[in-house]
Amino acid sequence: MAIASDFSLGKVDVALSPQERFEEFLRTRGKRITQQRLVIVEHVSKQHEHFDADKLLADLRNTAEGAKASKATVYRTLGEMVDAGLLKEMELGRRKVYEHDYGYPQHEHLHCTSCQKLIEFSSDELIRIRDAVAAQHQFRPQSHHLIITGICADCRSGRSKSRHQDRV
Amino acid sequence: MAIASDFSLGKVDVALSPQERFEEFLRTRGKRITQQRLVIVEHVSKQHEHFDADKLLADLRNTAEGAKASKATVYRTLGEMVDAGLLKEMELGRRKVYEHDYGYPQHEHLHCTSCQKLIEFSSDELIRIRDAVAAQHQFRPQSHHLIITGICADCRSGRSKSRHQDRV
DNA sequence: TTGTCTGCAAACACTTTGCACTTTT
DNA sequence: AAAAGTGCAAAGTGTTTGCAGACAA
Repeated sequence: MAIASDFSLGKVDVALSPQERFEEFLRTRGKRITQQRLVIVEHVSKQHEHFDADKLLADLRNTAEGAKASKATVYRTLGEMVDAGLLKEMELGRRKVYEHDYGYPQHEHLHCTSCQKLIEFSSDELIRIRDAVAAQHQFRPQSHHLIITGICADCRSGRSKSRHQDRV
Repeated sequence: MAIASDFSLGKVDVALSPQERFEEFLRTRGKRITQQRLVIVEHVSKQHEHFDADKLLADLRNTAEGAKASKATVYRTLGEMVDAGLLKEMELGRRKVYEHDYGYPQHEHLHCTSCQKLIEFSSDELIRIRDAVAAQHQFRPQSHHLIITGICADCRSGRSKSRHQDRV
Protein backbone atom coordinates (compact mmCIF):
# COMPACT_ATOMS: atom_id res chain seq x y z
CA MET A 1 0.00 0.00 0.00
CA ALA A 2 2.82 2.33 0.83
CA ILE A 3 4.23 1.37 -2.50
CA ALA A 4 1.17 2.32 -4.41
CA SER A 5 1.42 5.94 -3.37
CA ASP A 6 5.12 5.96 -3.97
CA PHE A 7 5.10 6.25 -7.72
CA SER A 8 5.26 9.98 -7.89
CA LEU A 9 8.46 10.19 -5.91
CA GLY A 10 11.79 10.58 -7.60
CA LYS A 11 13.57 7.98 -5.54
CA VAL A 12 12.29 4.52 -5.45
CA ASP A 13 11.72 1.53 -3.32
CA VAL A 14 13.91 -1.28 -4.53
CA ALA A 15 12.16 -4.10 -2.74
CA LEU A 16 10.29 -5.05 -5.92
CA SER A 17 11.69 -6.36 -9.15
CA PRO A 18 11.17 -4.11 -12.16
CA GLN A 19 8.48 -6.46 -13.38
CA GLU A 20 6.65 -6.38 -10.07
CA ARG A 21 6.94 -2.67 -9.85
CA PHE A 22 5.53 -2.26 -13.32
CA GLU A 23 2.57 -4.46 -12.47
CA GLU A 24 1.95 -2.41 -9.36
CA PHE A 25 2.06 0.69 -11.47
CA LEU A 26 -0.40 -0.68 -13.98
CA ARG A 27 -2.77 -1.84 -11.29
CA THR A 28 -2.80 1.45 -9.45
CA ARG A 29 -3.55 3.18 -12.72
CA GLY A 30 -6.37 0.89 -13.70
CA LYS A 31 -4.33 -0.33 -16.62
CA ARG A 32 -4.24 -3.92 -17.75
CA ILE A 33 -1.49 -6.42 -17.49
CA THR A 34 -1.19 -7.71 -21.00
CA GLN A 35 1.10 -10.20 -22.67
CA GLN A 36 2.78 -7.47 -24.65
CA ARG A 37 3.53 -5.31 -21.65
CA LEU A 38 4.96 -8.26 -19.78
CA VAL A 39 7.13 -9.32 -22.67
CA ILE A 40 8.45 -5.79 -23.05
CA VAL A 41 9.33 -5.16 -19.39
CA GLU A 42 10.97 -8.51 -19.13
CA HIS A 43 12.98 -7.95 -22.23
CA VAL A 44 14.03 -4.47 -21.22
CA SER A 45 15.08 -5.71 -17.80
CA LYS A 46 17.56 -8.08 -19.39
CA GLN A 47 18.99 -5.29 -21.44
CA HIS A 48 21.72 -3.38 -19.67
CA GLU A 49 22.79 -0.91 -22.31
CA HIS A 50 21.14 2.18 -23.61
CA PHE A 51 18.65 1.45 -26.35
CA ASP A 52 15.98 3.07 -28.46
CA ALA A 53 12.53 1.94 -29.58
CA ASP A 54 13.82 0.55 -32.83
CA LYS A 55 16.50 -1.57 -31.26
CA LEU A 56 14.04 -2.95 -28.75
CA LEU A 57 11.62 -3.74 -31.52
CA ALA A 58 14.30 -5.51 -33.52
CA ASP A 59 15.38 -7.47 -30.46
CA LEU A 60 11.83 -8.58 -29.85
CA ARG A 61 11.55 -9.73 -33.43
CA ASN A 62 14.59 -11.96 -32.92
CA THR A 63 13.18 -13.48 -29.79
CA ALA A 64 11.54 -16.89 -29.60
CA GLU A 65 8.11 -17.13 -31.22
CA GLY A 66 5.32 -15.35 -29.51
CA ALA A 67 7.45 -12.71 -27.85
CA LYS A 68 6.24 -10.00 -30.13
CA ALA A 69 4.66 -6.62 -29.85
CA SER A 70 3.97 -4.09 -32.55
CA LYS A 71 5.88 -0.89 -33.04
CA ALA A 72 3.00 1.15 -31.67
CA THR A 73 2.81 -0.97 -28.54
CA VAL A 74 6.53 -0.74 -27.98
CA TYR A 75 6.39 3.03 -28.15
CA ARG A 76 3.38 3.16 -25.88
CA THR A 77 4.87 0.81 -23.35
CA LEU A 78 8.20 2.61 -23.21
CA GLY A 79 6.30 5.74 -22.29
CA GLU A 80 4.52 3.89 -19.53
CA MET A 81 7.77 2.53 -18.19
CA VAL A 82 9.10 6.04 -18.02
CA ASP A 83 5.98 7.09 -16.10
CA ALA A 84 6.46 4.14 -13.81
CA GLY A 85 9.97 5.30 -13.03
CA LEU A 86 11.59 2.23 -14.53
CA LEU A 87 13.25 3.96 -17.42
CA LYS A 88 14.76 7.32 -18.07
CA GLU A 89 14.35 8.90 -21.46
CA MET A 90 16.94 11.02 -23.17
CA GLU A 91 16.81 12.79 -26.52
CA LEU A 92 19.96 12.09 -28.47
CA GLY A 93 19.96 13.72 -31.84
CA ARG A 94 16.60 12.90 -33.25
CA ARG A 95 15.67 9.77 -31.41
CA LYS A 96 14.81 8.93 -27.85
CA VAL A 97 17.21 6.72 -25.99
CA TYR A 98 16.32 4.84 -22.82
CA GLU A 99 18.24 3.59 -19.87
CA HIS A 100 17.31 1.99 -16.56
CA ASP A 101 16.27 4.35 -13.82
CA TYR A 102 14.92 1.96 -11.22
CA GLY A 103 17.42 1.58 -8.44
CA TYR A 104 20.16 3.11 -10.57
CA PRO A 105 22.01 6.14 -9.27
CA GLN A 106 21.83 9.44 -11.11
CA HIS A 107 24.62 9.72 -13.61
CA GLU A 108 25.81 11.79 -16.54
CA HIS A 109 27.16 10.94 -19.96
CA LEU A 110 30.12 11.30 -22.20
CA HIS A 111 28.91 11.01 -25.78
CA CYS A 112 31.34 10.10 -28.52
CA THR A 113 30.27 11.72 -31.75
CA SER A 114 32.42 9.36 -33.74
CA CYS A 115 31.14 5.95 -32.63
CA GLN A 116 28.00 7.13 -30.77
CA LYS A 117 29.11 5.37 -27.62
CA LEU A 118 27.75 6.62 -24.30
CA ILE A 119 30.00 6.44 -21.25
CA GLU A 120 28.49 7.00 -17.83
CA PHE A 121 29.90 8.82 -14.86
CA SER A 122 28.53 10.45 -11.80
CA SER A 123 29.41 13.45 -9.77
CA ASP A 124 28.11 14.55 -6.39
CA GLU A 125 29.60 17.92 -6.99
CA LEU A 126 27.33 18.37 -9.96
CA ILE A 127 24.28 17.75 -7.83
CA ARG A 128 25.47 20.44 -5.48
CA ILE A 129 25.90 22.87 -8.35
CA ARG A 130 22.48 22.02 -9.62
CA ASP A 131 20.75 22.64 -6.34
CA ALA A 132 22.64 25.84 -5.66
CA VAL A 133 21.83 27.28 -9.09
CA ALA A 134 18.21 26.23 -8.89
CA ALA A 135 17.81 27.83 -5.47
CA GLN A 136 19.34 31.02 -6.78
CA HIS A 137 16.67 31.21 -9.45
CA GLN A 138 13.78 29.96 -7.35
CA PHE A 139 13.57 27.14 -9.80
CA ARG A 140 12.29 23.73 -8.78
CA PRO A 141 14.60 21.20 -10.41
CA GLN A 142 13.02 17.93 -11.48
CA SER A 143 15.94 16.42 -13.27
CA HIS A 144 19.09 17.37 -15.01
CA HIS A 145 21.19 16.17 -17.76
CA LEU A 146 24.83 16.73 -18.48
CA ILE A 147 26.27 15.50 -21.71
CA ILE A 148 29.89 16.00 -22.55
CA THR A 149 30.35 15.60 -26.26
CA GLY A 150 33.64 14.68 -27.82
CA ILE A 151 35.79 11.83 -29.03
CA CYS A 152 36.40 8.74 -26.94
CA ALA A 153 39.73 7.05 -26.33
CA ASP A 154 39.05 4.26 -28.83
CA CYS A 155 38.20 6.61 -31.64
CA ARG A 156 41.11 8.89 -30.87
CA SER A 157 43.55 6.04 -31.12
CA GLY A 158 42.00 5.05 -34.41
CA ARG A 159 41.13 1.66 -33.00
CA SER A 160 37.67 1.99 -34.47
CA LYS A 161 38.57 1.86 -38.15
CA SER A 162 35.06 2.22 -39.47
CA ARG A 163 34.64 5.51 -37.64
CA HIS A 164 30.88 5.59 -37.65
CA GLN A 165 28.34 3.38 -36.05
CA ASP A 166 24.71 4.15 -36.63
CA ARG A 167 23.13 3.13 -33.37
CA VAL A 168 23.80 3.22 -29.68
CA MET B 1 44.44 36.96 -42.60
CA ALA B 2 44.95 35.54 -39.18
CA ILE B 3 41.21 35.54 -38.99
CA ALA B 4 40.74 33.37 -42.01
CA SER B 5 42.58 30.47 -40.42
CA ASP B 6 40.87 31.03 -37.12
CA PHE B 7 37.53 29.46 -37.89
CA SER B 8 38.34 26.06 -36.55
CA LEU B 9 39.17 27.35 -33.10
CA GLY B 10 36.68 27.20 -30.28
CA LYS B 11 37.25 30.67 -29.02
CA VAL B 12 36.86 33.55 -31.33
CA ASP B 13 38.21 36.88 -32.30
CA VAL B 14 35.64 39.52 -31.49
CA ALA B 15 37.08 42.29 -33.60
CA LEU B 16 34.53 41.65 -36.37
CA SER B 17 30.79 42.11 -36.23
CA PRO B 18 28.80 38.90 -36.67
CA GLN B 19 27.94 39.99 -40.18
CA GLU B 20 31.55 40.61 -41.08
CA ARG B 21 32.61 37.39 -39.55
CA PHE B 22 30.01 35.48 -41.52
CA GLU B 23 31.14 37.09 -44.75
CA GLU B 24 34.71 36.14 -43.95
CA PHE B 25 33.56 32.62 -43.33
CA LEU B 26 31.68 32.43 -46.60
CA ARG B 27 34.60 33.85 -48.54
CA THR B 28 37.15 31.47 -47.08
CA ARG B 29 34.86 28.61 -47.97
CA GLY B 30 34.25 29.70 -51.53
CA LYS B 31 30.62 30.27 -50.71
CA ARG B 32 28.62 33.17 -52.02
CA ILE B 33 27.34 36.20 -50.24
CA THR B 34 23.68 36.21 -51.17
CA GLN B 35 20.81 38.47 -50.26
CA GLN B 36 19.18 35.70 -48.28
CA ARG B 37 22.24 34.92 -46.21
CA LEU B 38 22.72 38.59 -45.44
CA VAL B 39 19.12 39.07 -44.43
CA ILE B 40 19.28 36.06 -42.16
CA VAL B 41 22.51 36.94 -40.33
CA GLU B 42 21.34 40.47 -39.86
CA HIS B 43 18.02 39.36 -38.53
CA VAL B 44 19.52 36.80 -36.22
CA SER B 45 21.98 39.35 -34.87
CA LYS B 46 19.14 41.56 -33.74
CA GLN B 47 17.54 38.66 -31.97
CA HIS B 48 18.79 38.18 -28.46
CA GLU B 49 16.67 35.29 -27.28
CA HIS B 50 16.82 31.62 -28.07
CA PHE B 51 14.93 30.74 -31.23
CA ASP B 52 14.30 27.91 -33.62
CA ALA B 53 14.08 27.72 -37.40
CA ASP B 54 10.34 28.16 -37.40
CA LYS B 55 10.35 31.26 -35.29
CA LEU B 56 13.06 32.82 -37.42
CA LEU B 57 11.10 31.99 -40.54
CA ALA B 58 7.95 33.56 -39.10
CA ASP B 59 9.89 36.66 -38.05
CA LEU B 60 11.28 37.02 -41.54
CA ARG B 61 7.80 36.76 -42.97
CA ASN B 62 6.71 39.69 -40.81
CA THR B 63 9.60 41.82 -41.89
CA ALA B 64 9.42 44.59 -44.51
CA GLU B 65 8.99 43.40 -48.09
CA GLY B 66 11.91 41.70 -49.66
CA ALA B 67 13.43 40.44 -46.43
CA LYS B 68 12.41 36.90 -47.19
CA ALA B 69 14.06 33.54 -47.46
CA SER B 70 12.49 30.14 -47.89
CA LYS B 71 12.30 27.51 -45.22
CA ALA B 72 15.03 25.46 -46.88
CA THR B 73 17.35 28.45 -47.04
CA VAL B 74 16.73 29.30 -43.41
CA TYR B 75 17.63 25.78 -42.35
CA ARG B 76 20.68 25.74 -44.57
CA THR B 77 21.88 29.11 -43.38
CA LEU B 78 21.42 28.30 -39.71
CA GLY B 79 23.67 25.32 -40.23
CA GLU B 80 26.27 27.53 -41.85
CA MET B 81 26.11 29.99 -39.00
CA VAL B 82 26.77 27.17 -36.60
CA ASP B 83 29.76 26.14 -38.70
CA ALA B 84 30.93 29.71 -38.71
CA GLY B 85 30.85 29.77 -34.93
CA LEU B 86 28.16 32.43 -34.76
CA LEU B 87 25.45 30.25 -33.33
CA LYS B 88 25.26 27.35 -31.01
CA GLU B 89 22.72 24.64 -31.61
CA MET B 90 20.89 22.75 -28.92
CA GLU B 91 18.38 19.92 -29.22
CA LEU B 92 15.40 20.66 -27.03
CA GLY B 93 12.83 17.96 -27.24
CA ARG B 94 12.49 17.35 -30.90
CA ARG B 95 13.52 20.66 -32.36
CA LYS B 96 16.78 22.51 -32.63
CA VAL B 97 17.10 25.75 -30.74
CA TYR B 98 19.78 28.32 -31.47
CA GLU B 99 21.54 30.95 -29.43
CA HIS B 100 24.43 33.30 -30.04
CA ASP B 101 27.87 31.85 -29.62
CA TYR B 102 30.05 34.59 -31.03
CA GLY B 103 31.71 36.42 -28.20
CA TYR B 104 29.31 34.92 -25.68
CA PRO B 105 30.66 33.00 -22.71
CA GLN B 106 29.88 29.32 -22.22
CA HIS B 107 26.76 28.87 -20.15
CA GLU B 108 24.21 26.29 -19.11
CA HIS B 109 20.43 26.26 -18.99
CA LEU B 110 17.49 25.88 -16.71
CA HIS B 111 14.57 24.69 -18.80
CA CYS B 112 11.05 25.21 -17.56
CA THR B 113 8.83 22.41 -18.82
CA SER B 114 5.73 24.43 -18.11
CA CYS B 115 6.36 27.61 -20.11
CA GLN B 116 9.38 26.39 -22.10
CA LYS B 117 11.46 29.29 -20.90
CA LEU B 118 15.24 28.93 -20.90
CA ILE B 119 17.23 30.62 -18.16
CA GLU B 120 21.00 30.86 -18.51
CA PHE B 121 23.68 30.51 -15.90
CA SER B 122 27.32 29.69 -15.87
CA SER B 123 29.60 27.80 -13.60
CA ASP B 124 33.36 27.58 -13.60
CA GLU B 125 33.12 24.64 -11.30
CA LEU B 126 31.27 22.73 -13.97
CA ILE B 127 34.08 23.27 -16.43
CA ARG B 128 36.46 21.84 -13.90
CA ILE B 129 34.29 18.79 -13.42
CA ARG B 130 34.05 18.31 -17.14
CA ASP B 131 37.78 18.43 -17.70
CA ALA B 132 38.51 16.16 -14.78
CA VAL B 133 36.01 13.55 -15.90
CA ALA B 134 37.15 13.70 -19.50
CA ALA B 135 40.77 13.25 -18.49
CA GLN B 136 39.81 10.26 -16.39
CA HIS B 137 38.30 8.57 -19.43
CA GLN B 138 40.89 9.73 -21.95
CA PHE B 139 38.04 11.45 -23.67
CA ARG B 140 38.59 14.61 -25.69
CA PRO B 141 35.71 16.93 -24.83
CA GLN B 142 34.50 19.20 -27.58
CA SER B 143 31.57 20.71 -25.85
CA HIS B 144 29.16 20.06 -23.09
CA HIS B 145 25.68 20.77 -22.22
CA LEU B 146 23.95 20.89 -18.89
CA ILE B 147 20.22 21.31 -18.77
CA ILE B 148 18.39 21.43 -15.50
CA THR B 149 14.75 20.68 -16.13
CA GLY B 150 12.01 21.78 -13.80
CA ILE B 151 9.51 24.53 -13.04
CA CYS B 152 10.46 28.18 -13.00
CA ALA B 153 9.52 30.71 -10.34
CA ASP B 154 6.79 32.28 -12.50
CA CYS B 155 5.06 29.01 -13.18
CA ARG B 156 5.37 27.86 -9.59
CA SER B 157 3.64 30.96 -8.34
CA GLY B 158 0.90 30.38 -10.86
CA ARG B 159 1.61 33.75 -12.46
CA SER B 160 1.48 32.08 -15.84
CA LYS B 161 -2.21 31.15 -15.93
CA SER B 162 -2.17 29.57 -19.35
CA ARG B 163 0.44 27.06 -18.19
CA HIS B 164 1.67 26.08 -21.60
CA GLN B 165 3.42 28.07 -24.25
CA ASP B 166 4.28 26.31 -27.43
CA ARG B 167 7.51 27.91 -28.36
CA VAL B 168 10.68 29.25 -26.83
C1' DT C 1 29.92 32.01 -68.27
C1' DT C 2 30.23 28.98 -64.59
C1' DG C 3 29.15 27.11 -60.68
C1' DT C 4 26.69 28.06 -56.38
C1' DC C 5 22.18 29.08 -54.30
C1' DT C 6 17.39 29.23 -53.95
C1' DG C 7 12.67 27.67 -53.65
C1' DC C 8 9.63 24.26 -54.08
C1' DA C 9 7.87 20.06 -52.99
C1' DA C 10 8.86 15.60 -52.02
C1' DA C 11 11.60 12.66 -48.94
C1' DC C 12 13.09 11.48 -44.34
C1' DA C 13 13.48 9.59 -39.59
C1' DC C 14 11.10 8.89 -35.74
C1' DT C 15 7.04 9.12 -33.10
C1' DT C 16 2.14 9.43 -32.42
C1' DT C 17 -2.73 8.48 -33.52
C1' DG C 18 -7.47 6.82 -35.34
C1' DC C 19 -9.93 3.01 -35.68
C1' DA C 20 -11.76 -1.79 -36.00
C1' DC C 21 -10.67 -5.78 -33.69
C1' DT C 22 -8.84 -8.49 -29.65
C1' DT C 23 -8.08 -9.21 -24.73
C1' DT C 24 -8.30 -8.49 -20.00
C1' DT C 25 -11.16 -7.85 -16.13
C1' DA D 1 -20.30 -7.52 -21.36
C1' DA D 2 -17.61 -3.46 -20.68
C1' DA D 3 -13.41 -1.18 -20.88
C1' DA D 4 -8.87 -0.97 -22.21
C1' DG D 5 -5.14 -2.55 -25.36
C1' DT D 6 -3.36 -3.92 -29.85
C1' DG D 7 -1.89 -3.70 -34.66
C1' DC D 8 -2.01 -1.56 -38.78
C1' DA D 9 -1.46 2.04 -41.62
C1' DA D 10 -1.94 6.69 -41.96
C1' DA D 11 -0.78 11.27 -40.04
C1' DG D 12 2.46 14.22 -37.62
C1' DT D 13 6.69 16.94 -36.68
C1' DG D 14 10.77 19.10 -37.64
C1' DT D 15 14.56 18.75 -40.77
C1' DT D 16 16.87 17.54 -45.08
C1' DT D 17 17.31 16.91 -50.11
C1' DG D 18 16.86 16.64 -55.43
C1' DC D 19 16.35 19.43 -59.01
C1' DA D 20 15.31 23.25 -62.37
C1' DG D 21 15.66 27.91 -62.65
C1' DA D 22 17.98 32.26 -60.56
C1' DC D 23 21.95 34.68 -59.42
C1' DA D 24 26.77 35.85 -57.59
C1' DA D 25 31.50 35.86 -59.07
